[in-house]
Amino acid sequence: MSELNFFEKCYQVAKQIPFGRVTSYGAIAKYLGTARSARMVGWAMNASHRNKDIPAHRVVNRKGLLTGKHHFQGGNLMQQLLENEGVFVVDNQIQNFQEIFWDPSEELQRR
DNA sequence: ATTCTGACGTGGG
DNA sequence: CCCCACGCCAGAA
Repeated sequence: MSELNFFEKCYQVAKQIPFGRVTSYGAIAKYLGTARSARMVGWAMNASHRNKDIPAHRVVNRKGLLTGKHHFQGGNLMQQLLENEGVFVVDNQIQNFQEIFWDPSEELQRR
């Protein structure tokens, strides 16, 4: 229930991001109810890489920019993963970001 | 306990 | 469109 830690909540939402779709930290934060703490989502994602298999590459900032790319292995692993899903990325910027954007608060019903 | 940081967001200029 | 400053809160040192 709501007893889940903030980190686990972020993981639950991230796992439900559809293939080829992306979302923003703020969208997840808003869905979790901590809209003012969008940063915390990113922080949780940082820890996710060592906890469970979380598609953190599908989570970007509101600009659709791969801000966390630097935290992935190599230098462009995040972009590679996105392109592998059919997401076009140029200069760390998702092209059709608004089109493939997936808002948990809108498309995903409660959890 | 205090202090700083950070994969962000919003607002104002 | 871009750039700057502030808020926000959990975790690490």
